[in-house]
Amino acid sequence: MDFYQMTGKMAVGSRLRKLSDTLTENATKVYAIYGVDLEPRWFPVFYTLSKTAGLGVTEIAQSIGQSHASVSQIITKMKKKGLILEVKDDLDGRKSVVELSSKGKEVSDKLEQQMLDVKSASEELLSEMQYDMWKSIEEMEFLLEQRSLFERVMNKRKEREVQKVKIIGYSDEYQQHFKQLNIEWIEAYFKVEKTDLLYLDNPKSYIIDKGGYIFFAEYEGEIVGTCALAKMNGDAFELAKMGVSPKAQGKSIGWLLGQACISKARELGAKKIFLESNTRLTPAINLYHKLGFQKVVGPPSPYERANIQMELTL
Amino acid sequence: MDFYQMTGKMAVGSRLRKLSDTLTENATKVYAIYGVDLEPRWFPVFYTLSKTAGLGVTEIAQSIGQSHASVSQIITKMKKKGLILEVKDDLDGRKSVVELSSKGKEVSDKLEQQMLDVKSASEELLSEMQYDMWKSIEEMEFLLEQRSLFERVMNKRKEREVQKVKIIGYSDEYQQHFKQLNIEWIEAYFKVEKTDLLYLDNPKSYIIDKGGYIFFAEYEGEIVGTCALAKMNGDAFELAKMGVSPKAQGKSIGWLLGQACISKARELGAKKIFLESNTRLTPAINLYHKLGFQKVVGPPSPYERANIQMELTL
DNA sequence: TATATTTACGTAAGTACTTACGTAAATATT
DNA sequence: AATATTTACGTAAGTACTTACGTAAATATA
Repeated sequence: MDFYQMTGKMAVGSRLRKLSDTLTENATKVYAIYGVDLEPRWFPVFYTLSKTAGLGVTEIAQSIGQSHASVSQIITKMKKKGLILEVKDDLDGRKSVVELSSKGKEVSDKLEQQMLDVKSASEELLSEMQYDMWKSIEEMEFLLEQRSLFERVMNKRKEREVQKVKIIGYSDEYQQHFKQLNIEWIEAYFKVEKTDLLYLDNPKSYIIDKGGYIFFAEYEGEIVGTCALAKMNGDAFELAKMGVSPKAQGKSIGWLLGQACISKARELGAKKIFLESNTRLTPAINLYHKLGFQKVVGPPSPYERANIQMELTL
Repeated sequence: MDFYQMTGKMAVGSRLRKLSDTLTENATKVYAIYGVDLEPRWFPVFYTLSKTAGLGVTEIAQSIGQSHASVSQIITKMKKKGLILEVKDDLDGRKSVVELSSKGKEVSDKLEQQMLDVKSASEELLSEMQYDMWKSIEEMEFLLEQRSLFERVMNKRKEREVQKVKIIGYSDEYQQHFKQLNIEWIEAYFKVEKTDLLYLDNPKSYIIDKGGYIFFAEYEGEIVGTCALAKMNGDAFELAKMGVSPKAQGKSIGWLLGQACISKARELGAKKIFLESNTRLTPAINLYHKLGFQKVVGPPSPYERANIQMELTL
């Protein structure tokens, strides 16, 4: 069984399964000894019925956390053994209400003893433990409810992906990417305006040379995102022309670009950063919000599509 | 799912299973996301092969703790997907050695990333826990190896059964039981001797009236065991005529009767207890040993079957 | 009141294992 | 060298669930 050693803690699931299998196996042996003519897998149904007589198939299924189909099959087999009586519900013609037969009740008494023994053996086992398994289970159930393993794995993936993203500054060779990445999203949602082309075709003269900055995100040797930080009058900057390639979504690239802009502005002693966007671009608005931007009402925009303005005070 | 609440700690097994199911389910979702064309249940085989190429079916099966049949089925399916190459072993015509194909190796690389994420997510989850699940698992595995749940349940059962046994003193109405219980085992192993009948037919005059005692074990309203403590000369007693009904075996009845005799002798200020038996009666000899009796060589016995003598110094 | 939806249940088929069995090759025993 | 046992593997069948589907009754909607 070196597999579990090889995979280490990755295999908590498998290891838990093995443990529970061992316990189940032992429980099966217990049944055999006590001479109770009851298959172990019938136990949940049987036990439920011994506590509450007159339940429907679906009710039992819900109570024990199995499908109604499974319960239906089990009940058929238990009826054959004469452990169970099935009555039609008077009120509801669909329902078949089920209860223990007198033979079933006899078995139930025998089982009571067995359960006491299993219970105290389990409790003893748990009490012998230095590391509290019961609380461990409870805690793990709680933690997984808060954030499932799936979510956790996804987070780890993101963390790893983010590591691979490099934020770099402007150089002329990237000008086409600057244009391309922005045209892509503008055309998808709106139409390209004159002002857009002015900036996209001449980033050097219209942004960089005027004291602004343009950042690019490189992922696996490819430019997959960009964002501009344009100098406004006074000690303010404008964050604009953020574009991330759809195939690179979900890697926090927008956030990384935004952060790059913000820290550059801070470094330059700016007091605030301004931006314009459109409320149709929900993910973008959410991102700006996460970056700390707040909605403001500013001067009229040169862009037709702009219907929201935001600001971040540094 | 009130079932698990109803059964309480008895259901550690089921609860562990549920937890491991949750984790497995999540792992399956992870596979889907990473776009690896590999069914989760193939993973152990796949992983093993990615670490060691050129293994036989049985070797893999042992390594991952499944049956060779299961591995054989999995390998057939993986071959169909082109993930695996099968070569006949030159040295051993029965063996079919298996390794990852080039496509399999590609998948393996993809998988490497996924495994890293799952691994660190699992480790993070475990590290967040106040109650150390990993150590809990290890500890429980260890404890169950020492003494399985089955053994523990059996012990509990015995404890409970012992509670139901009542040791009572002699009265004439029990005389027939005294005889019957002893005749039973004597006839099974040896033959009834004259001396036997002397005592069995007249316990009152030969044992009680001479300052001896006879104890009976009552279980569920029935007399299921007996044992005599006969007065010898001086301050010694003889333990004799111990008989336990076969259907009441395994309830420590012999031990309880022995203890009753010993404490009575002690109460009477006796210095030692003597007994005679036969080495063929292994369980009896073991019991005497457990009660503290040691082998001695005493005076010749009136019984033919006696081939061992034991003594307990009080 | 007619029609659609929901609910309760059973049956069939699928899944992912297992055990059981058969075959062929290798190894041990006589 | 002949025979018996062990080993490696595949296939079949069984198990204990599941999902999918169909039917009938109950309930909601038009």
